[in-house]
Amino acid sequence: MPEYKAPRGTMDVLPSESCKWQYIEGVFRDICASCGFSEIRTPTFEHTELFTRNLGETTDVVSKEMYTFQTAGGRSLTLRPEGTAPSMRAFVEHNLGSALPFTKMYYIARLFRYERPQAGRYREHTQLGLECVGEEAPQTDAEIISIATRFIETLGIKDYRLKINSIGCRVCRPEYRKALVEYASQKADSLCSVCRWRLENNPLRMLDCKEEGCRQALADAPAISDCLCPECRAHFEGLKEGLDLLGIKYEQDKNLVRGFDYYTKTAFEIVSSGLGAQNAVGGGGRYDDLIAGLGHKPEPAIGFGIGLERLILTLEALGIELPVSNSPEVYMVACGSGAPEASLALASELRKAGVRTETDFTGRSIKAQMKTAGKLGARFAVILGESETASKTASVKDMDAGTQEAVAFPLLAEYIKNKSER
RNA sequence: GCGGGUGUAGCUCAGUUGGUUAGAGCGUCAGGUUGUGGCCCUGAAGGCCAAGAGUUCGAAUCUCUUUACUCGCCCCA
Repeated sequence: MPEYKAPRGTMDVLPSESCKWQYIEGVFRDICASCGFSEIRTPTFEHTELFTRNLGETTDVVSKEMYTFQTAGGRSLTLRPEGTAPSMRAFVEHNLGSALPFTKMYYIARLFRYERPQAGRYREHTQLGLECVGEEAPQTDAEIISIATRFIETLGIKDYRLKINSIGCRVCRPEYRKALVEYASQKADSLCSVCRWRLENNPLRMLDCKEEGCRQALADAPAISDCLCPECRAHFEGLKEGLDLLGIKYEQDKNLVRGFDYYTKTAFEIVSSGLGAQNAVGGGGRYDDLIAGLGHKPEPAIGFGIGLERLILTLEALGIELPVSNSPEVYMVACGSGAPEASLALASELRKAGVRTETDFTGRSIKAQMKTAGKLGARFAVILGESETASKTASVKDMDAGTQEAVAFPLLAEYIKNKSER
């Protein structure tokens, strides 16, 4: 047994796996760029108050899942548990809104939450997210959602569901909240203990309680979508119209509420099979009051986050192969005196010419080296034995065809380039 | 924070009602006559059976504790 293990809830991305991560991140970056989003990179930790004041004191994340620590100077810092508040902190701090009427940014960030690890749930995980500040039109919401769905479809996931809801704004939500509390209070006896606490502190969260008793008790509770103010109602209708226009299928889920208090109006989630209990691969929503809460002039904004680890689990569960490979084009087989030196020099030339080349200085037999070349899926094996080294002519074997040709050292790079382009 | 499951070679797992030198497949390494991968064959290396305590003549196997991992509740990505 290894003496040291990665801490609970963390994972190593091994060399054989990292190409998947890079590919997915690349697809995300390309799509973001095509939509006018630029990357923002914020610190791994922030002042604790950024999260406690803006995510909601009663949320699980703030109340019990944050990695908070004291600096030597006595300040309280917290490893970021989500990406939106830090991005908006940066937006406000650098007054990004002054340059253009809207600000579009994306991030690939590792987030930290002290939770019990489980399938698809880690203490450190990666989110691919983006934020759009400055636009309040429902078309923006539809566009943001379409970026998320286009992204996961590009990866090959067709089997997903998009759930949407509107959770109102500061005008209509208090009224809805009152109506919900009134309704639920009559059924308080059949609610679970957590929901009885929520009834007092965060009633909307009762809606997505999984307890059967609570579900039944609240099955006929007033739905927030029926209690929206005219503005929110129009916005929600505009969103659905926009999604229809884009041909994006969605289902309205009146019980969809999100885990942070800053959300307003649009809330959405993308769920997929193959993830067990953690079936949300991504989610997001509008947060029109967050920026004002950070001391800036009010700005409407919307964003989403997608869990990279969950995405990979989903791809695996669905049997989707990504177009990635670690295979070299050329495997240099070096055997005999003078061969390692020749291999070293030739590989350098090949690499400068843009050929992905692997060297083998193990000194094993040609047979053994060929075996490795085959296993790595090399397109060509360049064999440097005694005679090749002496005559300065490599034997180049096409691994698929099984054919072999003699190529003078100075012509090797060009030969490989010509061959591999076809 | 609360439940359930599982820890045997690098990986996936067998190990019969407790019985002597701990097994397979895959992988690794080396061979199957001159210097050539995939298929096949042979051989080798590699395990304090998670850790500790207990029961027993005897424990990988039974009991307890610890620990790690894992799945679910909760929450979220």
